[in-house]
Amino acid sequence: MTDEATITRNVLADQVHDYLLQGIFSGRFPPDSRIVETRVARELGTSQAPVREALRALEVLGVVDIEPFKGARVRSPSSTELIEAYAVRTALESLGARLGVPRMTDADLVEITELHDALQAAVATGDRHMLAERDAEFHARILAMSGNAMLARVWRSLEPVSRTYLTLLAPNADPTWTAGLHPPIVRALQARDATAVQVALARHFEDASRQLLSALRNLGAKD
Amino acid sequence: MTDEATITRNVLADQVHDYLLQGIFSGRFPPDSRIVETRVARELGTSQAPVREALRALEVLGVVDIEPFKGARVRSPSSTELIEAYAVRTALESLGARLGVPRMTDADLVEITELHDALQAAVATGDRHMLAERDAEFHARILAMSGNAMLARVWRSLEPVSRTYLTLLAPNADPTWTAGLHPPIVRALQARDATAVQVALARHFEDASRQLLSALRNLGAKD
DNA sequence: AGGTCCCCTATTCTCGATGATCGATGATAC
DNA sequence: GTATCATCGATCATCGAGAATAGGGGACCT
Repeated sequence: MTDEATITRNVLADQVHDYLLQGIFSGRFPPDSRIVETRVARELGTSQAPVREALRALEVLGVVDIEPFKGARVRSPSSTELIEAYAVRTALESLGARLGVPRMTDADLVEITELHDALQAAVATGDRHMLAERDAEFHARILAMSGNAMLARVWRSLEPVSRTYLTLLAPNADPTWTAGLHPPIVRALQARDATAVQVALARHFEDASRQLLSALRNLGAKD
Repeated sequence: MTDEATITRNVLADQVHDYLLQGIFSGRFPPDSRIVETRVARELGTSQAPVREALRALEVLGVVDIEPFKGARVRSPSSTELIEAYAVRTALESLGARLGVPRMTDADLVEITELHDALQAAVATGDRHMLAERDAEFHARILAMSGNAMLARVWRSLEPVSRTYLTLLAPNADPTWTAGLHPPIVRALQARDATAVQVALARHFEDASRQLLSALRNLGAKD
C-alpha cells in the first residue's frame, strides 16, 4: 500500500495531485477559492495537462468542484454535508469494528494505543492541523484491522470532507473536547468487545455532530 | 444531480468518461483488458488529453487501474474484493434504511414498488445487463430516501464494482435467485419497519455472498 | 547452450500553442 | 438614468508533436 505510493511518484499528475491536496488541507487553498490551472502550472514548472488531470481526480474525490469553462474551486462542504459525512463515517467504522475486533492482534492493540497517545499529545499542543492528521490516523488504523480493503478505500474517500471541518471550522471551537471522545473507544478495544466499540463510536459520532452544529451556529449558519 | 450531468456534457473528457464506462459495463472492454489512450482517441476522433483525463477519473472511481508508463487496464475485482464491497454496500444501505424509513412518503413507497416490479420483470427476461441496471436502480432509490446525499455518493462510488459482478460472473450462475432476495425488503418497507428492513438487507447480503462464493468456486477460483 | 546486453517498437507522458468560452467593462440607444 | 449590446482580458479546453519509458527480440559473449 505504502510502497506502491512511493513507486508511483514518477508521474507529474500524481505529484500535482498530492501538492494540491496538501495545499487544501494546509489552508493554502481555502474553501471556495479558485484553483487556476495556468497559475499552478507556472508555480510548479509544468504544463497545464498534469494539473488538469490532477484536478479531475480531485473532483471525483469530492475535494474540488469543476465547472466547464469556469474552472475549479475548492469545495466548501455545507454543514448538512459535514454531518451526513459523519454519519456515513460512523456506519463504516462500526462495520470496521465488527469485522476487525475478532481479528485484532496484540500488536494491533499496541499500535492503536500509541496512535491514541499521539492524538492526545496533539490535543495538548492545540495544533489543529496535526490534530486532524492524528485523528485520521487513529481512525484509519481501526479501519485497517477489518481486513476489508474496500472498506478502507471508501472511508478514505470520505475523509477529506471530515478533515476540512476539523481544520477550518474548528478554529471557532475548543479542540480539547475531542480528547474525551476517544478513550472509551480504546478501552472497548482493549476489552476486545466489538459491541462496546460500536457503542463508543456511536457516542463519538453523536458528540461530534452536536459540537459541529453548535460551532456552526456560533459561526452564523450560511447553509 | 441529473441536470448537472446534462449541463456538464460540453466537455470532451466527460463524454469520453461515459463512453468508457458504458463500454466497460457492456463488456466492450472486458476485465483485465488494456485501454490504449491513442486507440480510444482515434476511435472517438479526439486527442489523447481528454482520454487521459477520463481515465484518471475512472481510476479514482476504482474502475480501471493505471500503472505509470504502462497504461490503463480494466480492473477485474477479485472475489474477496467483491465480497468486501458487498459488505460495505450492506452497511451503507442499512444506514440508509434507518434514516430513510421514518421519512418515507407514500409516493416513495409506490415508486419503490414499481422499481421492484421492473426488477422482477428483468429477472423474468433473463437479460443480465438490464437486471444489473434494475437492481442498481432499486437499491439506489432506497438510498435516496435517506436524504443523505453523501451516503448516496459513497454508495454510488461502490456500485461499479458490484455491477461488474452481476454482468460478468453471473453468466455462470442462475440469475433467478436474485428474485427471492428483494420481496422481503419491499414488505418490510411497506410495513414501515426500519429494523425489519435492516434485517432483510442483511439476509440479502448473506445470500448474495453465498451465491457469489459458489459461483466463483464453480468458475475455478483464481483469487 | 545459457545468459547478458543492446536496440527497436509501441505507448505513455509532457509540453507549448491555438481555439473556445466566460464575466466584466464600457459604449450606445432610448 | 437605465437597459441592452459589443468588446476585451482572463482562463479553460483541445490539439499535435516530441521526449521518456517499458517490454520484447536478436546479437554477442562465455
